[in-house]
Amino acid sequence: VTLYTGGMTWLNDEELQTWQALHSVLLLLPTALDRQLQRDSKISYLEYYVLAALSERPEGTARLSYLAVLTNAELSRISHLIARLEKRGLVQRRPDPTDGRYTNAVLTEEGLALVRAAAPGHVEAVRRLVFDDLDEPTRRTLHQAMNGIASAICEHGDGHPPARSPKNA
Amino acid sequence: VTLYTGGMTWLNDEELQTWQALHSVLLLLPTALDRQLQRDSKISYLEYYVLAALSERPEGTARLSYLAVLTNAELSRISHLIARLEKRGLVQRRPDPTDGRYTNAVLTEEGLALVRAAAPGHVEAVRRLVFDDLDEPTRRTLHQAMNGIASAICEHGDGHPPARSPKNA
DNA sequence: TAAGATTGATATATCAATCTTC
DNA sequence: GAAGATTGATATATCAATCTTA
Repeated sequence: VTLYTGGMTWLNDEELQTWQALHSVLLLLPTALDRQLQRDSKISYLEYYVLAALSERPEGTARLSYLAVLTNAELSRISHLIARLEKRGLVQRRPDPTDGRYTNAVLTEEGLALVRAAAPGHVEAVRRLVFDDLDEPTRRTLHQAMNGIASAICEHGDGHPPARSPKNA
Repeated sequence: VTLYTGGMTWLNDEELQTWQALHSVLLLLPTALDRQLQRDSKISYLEYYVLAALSERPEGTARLSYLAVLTNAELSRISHLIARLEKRGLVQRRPDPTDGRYTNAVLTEEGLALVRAAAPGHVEAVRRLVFDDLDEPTRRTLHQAMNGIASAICEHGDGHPPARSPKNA
């Protein structure tokens, strides 16, 4: 496994190895978490986070746009996702009485029961896959590093655009 | 943003914050890299890695199963992916003359040209998003941490199954 | 039979356009 | 008009079943 730049190397050896390790985790970890949740609770990683986020909100309620920001997902993705969850009876859609432009997702009894049932297994997976083998100082540095990368992406990354309407194209 | 365990907390505060940061990167970084490549070279992150891996092999050739292991993807995913690349003239499929069970993917001239053109932009994105803001010791620790997580997943994670054929279900 | 690969159906994500309410 | 949301078309991923060759 080398750098994949077609021969040219703009990362030095140490950077390259670090990047390969990070790259592996990027591909492996979401898949592993998805599988655990899908197998044990029939929901995806992202669905779990949406349901769990709702479970911690007053009335089990949040706007779709809030959920989109929270999960770093596009609004359209959340809208489709909520539609699926609604079809399964786990959430309800309700226009915000205050301002009709917003749509609230509201957790149902079934939805709450599902998150509660799913949480222990998920947290255990996170602990097992991420934390169990990391010592204190490594964790602290990991935290820093991740924050650094996250903010680099926010600053000059090609994140999804802030939901524009083009109107003329 | 809290732990999303429906009230119960099995991660302490420090772990929780670390997990949130990692979680963000898991969602943001692949998307950012995908976008850069898609915008500048019309290929996905995974497609890039497959083409680039081929570009570094003798004859630009590798077995599909090798590519699957290399990219941590399921074989079926690679097969579909190679089919798409083949349709675009970037690779060719060729049964292994040595052992007909294997299929080789062979990089074409066009494929090689595309990787070469795409590489600088991709490497620059990796540098900008991952490395520019990390100092030496942080990188070293990041490397360790990622290796730890990757091996934890390999050992007791729910990775994709090693390609069984059920035959009776 | 087993390993590698392919295929087709289904699920989910992405993109662009549109719709609604303020 | 602008922000939030929805929709439908397309792209890609996942899953289970099948096919091929050794």
